[in-house]
Amino acid sequence: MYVTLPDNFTADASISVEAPKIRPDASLRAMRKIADGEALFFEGDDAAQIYEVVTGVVRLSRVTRGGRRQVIAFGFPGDVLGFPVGGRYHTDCDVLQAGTVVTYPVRVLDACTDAPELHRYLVRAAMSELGGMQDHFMVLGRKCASERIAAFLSVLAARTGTPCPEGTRVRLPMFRSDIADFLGLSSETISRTFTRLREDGVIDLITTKDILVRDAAALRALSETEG
Amino acid sequence: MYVTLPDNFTADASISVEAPKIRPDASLRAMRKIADGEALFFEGDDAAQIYEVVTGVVRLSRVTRGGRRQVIAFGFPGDVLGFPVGGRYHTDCDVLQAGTVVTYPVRVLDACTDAPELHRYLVRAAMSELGGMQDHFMVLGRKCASERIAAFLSVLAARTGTPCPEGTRVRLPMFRSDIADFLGLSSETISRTFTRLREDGVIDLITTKDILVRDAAALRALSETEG
DNA sequence: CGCGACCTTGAACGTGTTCAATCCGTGTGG
DNA sequence: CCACACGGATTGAACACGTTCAAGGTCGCG
Repeated sequence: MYVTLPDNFTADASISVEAPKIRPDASLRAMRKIADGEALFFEGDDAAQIYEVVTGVVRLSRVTRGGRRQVIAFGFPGDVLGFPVGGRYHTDCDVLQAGTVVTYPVRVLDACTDAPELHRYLVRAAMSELGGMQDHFMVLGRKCASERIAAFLSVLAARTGTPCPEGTRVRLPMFRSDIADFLGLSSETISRTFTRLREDGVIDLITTKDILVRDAAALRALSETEG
Repeated sequence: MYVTLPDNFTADASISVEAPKIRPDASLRAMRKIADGEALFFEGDDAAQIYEVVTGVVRLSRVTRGGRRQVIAFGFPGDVLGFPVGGRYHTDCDVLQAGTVVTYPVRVLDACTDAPELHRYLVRAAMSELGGMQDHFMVLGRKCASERIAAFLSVLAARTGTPCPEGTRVRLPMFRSDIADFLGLSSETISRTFTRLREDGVIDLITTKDILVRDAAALRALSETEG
């Protein structure tokens, strides 16, 4: 999942996790637990399986020779990841929050004879991925720091938040540096902007990894300053 | 095509246009001319066709409500684009340089019964697209202006350049502002950096849309300053 | 020849980074 | 149970990179 704010974003409900309910061909699905910190795969590995996150959270990232890191995406429940490029994984994948995944053999994506329904499902998931990545390009290319962070929190709240009387409770299972590397910023800027949002009454920092979104509308407005 | 520099970039040859030769099921392919400036589709349109650029160049872009634009990709010969997200196109697509495209009905991507070979071909193309976009995230998130521009020119030279005695001749069929919106920079920065590269003897500006890469190795080195 | 669109160049400004110090929370050992 | 230590988060101040705004310059086309 590319935690991004679609341009046509108007209400929380519009960020539906459109994960289709159909998960057919049970014989080709294998469920498996994933432990905190575990690496599911590395960039360059032969891609044997495609993963679907059921519970927990994973991180997709790439590191340059120079050591600079880019977090490509966070994988939340419902997200499908590990699509092969030329038969190989194209990113590293680590577990941020323990949970469970379902794995499908890559050949399902290649051949459509074995399990046509599942094949379709994975192709659709790949298309969604493409769309999500295109959204994220807007964030990386054309938004300022506060907009990026507001967009990030806004989507996270809509997708994974739990409503409560004062607003929406959101768990951040990643470090500040992960958010920074996802949004193309420094971790200091993430901290500073969080503080600012707290001072402005938009969010509350309950712990470093648990926030309360008090004013979702304000967050959404901040995610693209009119210009 | 996402004009990006893979991390494992070591030689020009490594940026192969891996466009498979197989373009089967001729009955489902329709060839068509595209004129300069023509819009092939807009964001939100019902996706009827998937396009493969044969000759010419197209531009995929998105515009925010605020008017900020992000060029998602440039489509060069061999690139497949127009993958639907939820049945709709997710970007605008305009022609930068007249040429020809092949179109495939989207249902080929949906159903794999009609034309299994072609279906596979398109799925592969989509996976390549995913990989290319991930590469571009590195550029947008973690490279400085000169690195972005060097990476851009480096890939362009490798993919579309024509060798000549003094180096590699590269045509830039887009405006400075397109390059800027693709790389998340301003057009002034593109200009300034081009000038700098010329002063350093790395490139030559023959016309504004035709450059000569004199020192491809230097360009490649500049695309990721060791750090 | 002249207009308009695009490109280039310059100077001032602003945003986000960098570097460094401090704070906080959690887990560990005394 | 408390002191300490460690990793991560926060805060501050100086700096740098790229943007913005504005003024020419150049190219292509009528």
